[in-house]
This record gives sequence, structure tokens and C-alpha cells, in this order.
Amino acid sequence: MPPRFIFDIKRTHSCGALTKANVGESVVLFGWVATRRDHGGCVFIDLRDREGLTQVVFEPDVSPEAHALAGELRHEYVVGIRGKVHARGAQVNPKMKTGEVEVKATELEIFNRAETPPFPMDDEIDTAEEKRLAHRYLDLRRAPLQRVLMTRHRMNQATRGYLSSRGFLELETPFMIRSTPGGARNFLVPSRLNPGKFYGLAESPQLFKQLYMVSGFDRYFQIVKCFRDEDLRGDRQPEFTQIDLEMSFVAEPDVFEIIEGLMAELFRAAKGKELTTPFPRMPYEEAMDRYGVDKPDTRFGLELCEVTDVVRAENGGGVPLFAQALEGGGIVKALRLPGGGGLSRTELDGLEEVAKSFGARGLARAKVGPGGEWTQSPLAKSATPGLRQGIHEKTQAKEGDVLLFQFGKAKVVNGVLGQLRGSLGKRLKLIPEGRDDLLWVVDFPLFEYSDEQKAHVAAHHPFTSPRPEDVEFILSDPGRCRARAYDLVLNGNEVGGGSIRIHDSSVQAKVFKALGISDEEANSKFGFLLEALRYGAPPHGGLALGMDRLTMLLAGGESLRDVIPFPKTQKGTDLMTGAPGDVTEAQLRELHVRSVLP
RNA sequence: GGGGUGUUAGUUAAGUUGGUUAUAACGCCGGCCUGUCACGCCGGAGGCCACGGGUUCGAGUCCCGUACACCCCGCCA
Repeated sequence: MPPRFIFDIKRTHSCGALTKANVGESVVLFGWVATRRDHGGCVFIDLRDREGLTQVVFEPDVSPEAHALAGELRHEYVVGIRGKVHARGAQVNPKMKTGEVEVKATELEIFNRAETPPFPMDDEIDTAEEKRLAHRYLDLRRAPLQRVLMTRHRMNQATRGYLSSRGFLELETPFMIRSTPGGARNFLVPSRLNPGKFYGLAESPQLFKQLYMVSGFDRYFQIVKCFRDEDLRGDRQPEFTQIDLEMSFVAEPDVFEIIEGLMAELFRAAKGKELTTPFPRMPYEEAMDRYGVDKPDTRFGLELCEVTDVVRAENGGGVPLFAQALEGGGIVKALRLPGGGGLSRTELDGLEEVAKSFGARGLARAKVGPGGEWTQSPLAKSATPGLRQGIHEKTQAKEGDVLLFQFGKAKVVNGVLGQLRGSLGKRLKLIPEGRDDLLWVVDFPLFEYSDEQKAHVAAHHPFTSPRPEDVEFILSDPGRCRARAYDLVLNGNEVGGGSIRIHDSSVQAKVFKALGISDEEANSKFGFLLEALRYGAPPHGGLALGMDRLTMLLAGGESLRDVIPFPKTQKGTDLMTGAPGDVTEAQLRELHVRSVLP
């Protein structure tokens, strides 16, 4: 029996490995046919594996058998070849990593033929994402996706290496846990053994990592899946991965130092870039004031400017809408576009549409003329000279600028202008290429008032420690309490968040009370935590990084779907497997579950 | 839950004021070709115009609904 590929003839190189140094060697390559160029007399193929491409030539005078069989090759056939490495001489292809050499095949085996793929396995394709997701295993053959997943591997390895070296233990936590109130909606898993009862899939390992601290493990980390049954976005998937960690006997600077070191490792692993540490820190209030968001993109200016004082000093400045906003306890803010006077009316109308899409009722604006007058503005007629001058001073507006205004409730004003600023940054190309800005946003409020629930809710989560000096206000004036919480922001994206936790059961009980969770409910749902905190819990805190989002930002990608191997669509379906799918009546009966369709 | 965009060969797109047989490129199939690497040349096949209604003498085109995908708001402690 002749020698057989795989069994007797082993692979000697990857398809990305051969160089001039290998000329003259006999090599064995396995891989996929990326392209074929059949000249009749001789046949070229580019053979592909995850490491790259190598040109293989079949010539009748080298091996008539291999040449004949090569005529049958098509895209994506899986083959093994043996042959000798030759220098290409004058035929070098500078576009290929292996372009200085080629392999003249003496033997060819077709391991598997392939149907014509629904789309090409090229680097750049314009095939609809829907089609790519339906055949994700083919999409993943493409080099850009392979590169992303290799980057992800390096990031995972860097995380494990770095955190282990800093004394963290990689410990696991359960996915199937008790469903908890508040926060993200849980996916529910019916319990066959306990009729009518359900597990919730963990939205994060939060409580378990705190319990590890109570147990004395001191430092924990995990690269862990989390599950949230909320509506999807380009940057939100129902199951996603966090780098989760927790530390005992620490305050904020200790967590920051560890994370800054980790981020430096991740940037190095992902794209070989060196970061400057420590990262700047910005209070939440300042972020909202200057940028209108709690995750500011500091790579460009275009900061918001509050002009409420000016309006008040001018008694409304002749603008009834401004005056009304103030009477209602609202604020007035402006966004100055330097040189925005060059924008056409249509372009400005376009901006108004953008603002409206973010929830604005309109977008008052004014072009600043040579004498400081306002033109093309609904405010131009009524605004007093004092108002204009005051606003110009505050915003440093000059001739040729455009001022955009929002007024009313601070939340809406900041929301609209903040999002408008972000969209203008991209649209006007204000973001310097290659720049990465990392910063900590600190001093978040402990509670936020929810209009919908007519109650205070935890701004971060209910286990976040208040600042010690604010503990006395937890029940009397919750809005005043600041939290020991912090977010890590990269280029305007929240990539991580965490806090110093409550390690005192009486403080924890107060927070539950402020959140409107009764003693009974707290004991029933979080009794184990309150109890654990009574048995000697160390001061502790930690943070979780959004691994997918981080990979997207570091490896490049428009959406999380570009960095998750098998992602869900916006409706949470898997176009390849058809999940979620039907189940049988028998399965439901066994689970004591009945489905009631809308 | 709300708003927007889209759906035409395997893929990406074109398709005029509603009017004969729905185009093109790439891919695919067959033939030719010994230096290509976006190989080339010749020939060919391939369509429930997303689905369901409606208007009309006539619908890919107009109207209504549905499905799916994507983007945004709400939501995501």
C-alpha cells in the first residue's frame, strides 16, 4: 500500500510558513483550496490554512497523476500535497507573505470535495451579514475573522498570565442561580425537579465573587459568560463575556492600579501598543457637565457649555423658551461648533433631525455674525444683546461659529447634546487617527431616581458601598449619596465598571431599605449575603471588563458580532442553528411549563 | 413597546411615468490554454422579483399587512 497522507505522511509546515530559506526542501501541506488558476498545461492553486496562503503548482512533467487530479480541484476542496519548495525567481508575488516561493507538487490527495460556497472566503466581501451568519463556519474561515479570534486568544492568555502573576486565582461561579430582582432581566430555566420553580442565568458573578472574598480567597478573577435578557444592539449581546475580578483589603487606587496594568497587557497583546498609566480620573458630575454623558470621548473637544447663569442674569434674555425652562427648574446648555457658520441650512436641519432622534423636541441654533449678531436663528429677533454677549463670553464663540442650544430638564439636555456631540465628532472627523483615550469616571451617585418606578434605584448595583461620609443620608436623602463606584472608559465606550462593595450587613440592609426592598424580601432573596457579611467579611471591591466590547475596540470591528464567533441577531436568534426553537409538548410537560402565546 | 432603512439569479447590485422575453458583474458548468497570482479566451445554465392581500386591462414597480435583517429611542441595577 502506498504511503497515505495524514496517517503516514505528516504535515511539515503551515501555509504561512515557507520562505526562501526552505527552498529545496520536500514539504507536506494540508489546507483548503483558496483559488485555482488552471492553465491546462499547468495548474496553480493557493492553498490556505489559518496561518496563510502558499502557491502550489501542478505540472505534468513533475507528476502527471497529481496534475490530472488537480484539474478537478475547486474552491474550498480540502487537500494534502507533497512537493518541493522552489524559489519563484522573476515570478515573485510581493503581495503574499510566502510570495517568494512555491511548492511544485509531486503528490495530491483530495480529503474532501466542497459544494460551491454561498459567498467567497475573501478578506473583503460585501455579502449581507445575514447570509454570513447563516453559514458562520464559512464566514469564520475568512482571514479577518480568524485574526480577530486569534487576537481574542492572546487577550485571554494575557489576562490569565497577568492576573495570576498579581496573585489572582481563577475560580468559577455558577451560571444557574437564583433569579434576583432589579437590574437586567434574567433568562429563566425551569426546574424539572422542582415544579413551578426556576433558575435565573447569572447576569454577572457579582454575589459569588463577593462570597469568595468572605471565604478568604483574597483575589479572584474569571473570564466568564454573563446572560441578560434585554433588547440587543450592535454593542450588546444576550450572552457576552466579562473579565471579572474581585480583591480583598483594597480601596479604589488598588483596583485602578491592577486594571491599568491589565489594560496595558491587553493593548500589548492585541495590537502591540504601549499605554501610558495611570489613566486620568474624572468625577461623574464633571463628565455630565462637560460632555453630557458618563462615558465621555475625550479624544476631541466640542465640550458642552452651560449658560443657565447667563439666561438667569438676563431674566430670560428675551427668549421665552429659555425663561420657561428655568422656571421649570431646567437648564440651558450650548454646543459651539467652531467655524460651523460654513454649514448650510440643510446640514443644520440634518443636525436637528439627529437631535430629534436622540429625544430632542428641536434644536435651537444661531450663526454668529461679524458684529456678534445672530443669524439664521429663530432666537435672533428676541434675544437681548446682553444674552448674546454673555453666551459668547461663556462659550468663547466667535464670528463664523454656530451655537446649538438645548434647554429643559438637565437629564434631557445632557442626553441630547452629549449624543449630538458624539455624532458630530464622527461626522466632522474630529477624532485623531490612532489615538486611544482611557479614563476613570468616579464619584457616581449611589442612587438614581426612576421616573418609571417612582422610586430610587441603584445606579450601579445594590452592593455598592456609599462613601463613608454619605452613609447617614442613605435613608434620609438618598439622592445626595455618592457611591464608591467607577467606570473605565475607552474612546467614549464603557469598557468596565466596578465598585468597592458594602462589607457591613447593617449598611447593606439600609441600602436595600432605600431601594424599597422590604426586610422580608431582602432576607428571602439576599439572606445568604446579609448573613455572610455578618461572619467576618473583609473590605473588598472589584470590577468587570466587557471582553467582547474591548476586543471589538482593540481588534477592530463595527459590532460585537464581528468579535463573537457565533453571535445572535438583533432579535436574539441564531441564524445558523435556528435557536431559539420549538420544543415538544413532552419536554414542556416534564418541566411543568405551559407556553401561552401572545 | 416606538421610529427608520432594506429584501430582485449562488453573491452584489440595476430595473425609467405601471407596459413585450427582468439586466450586469462576480461566482457556477463545459471547452481551450505551461507561469498565473483579480489569469485569459470561447460557449452555457441559472429567477415563486421575501411572503400574503389589494388597486389595475396589465404590478419587480402603486397601496395595505406580515416575516426577516440592520440602525436608533426606550430597556441594559
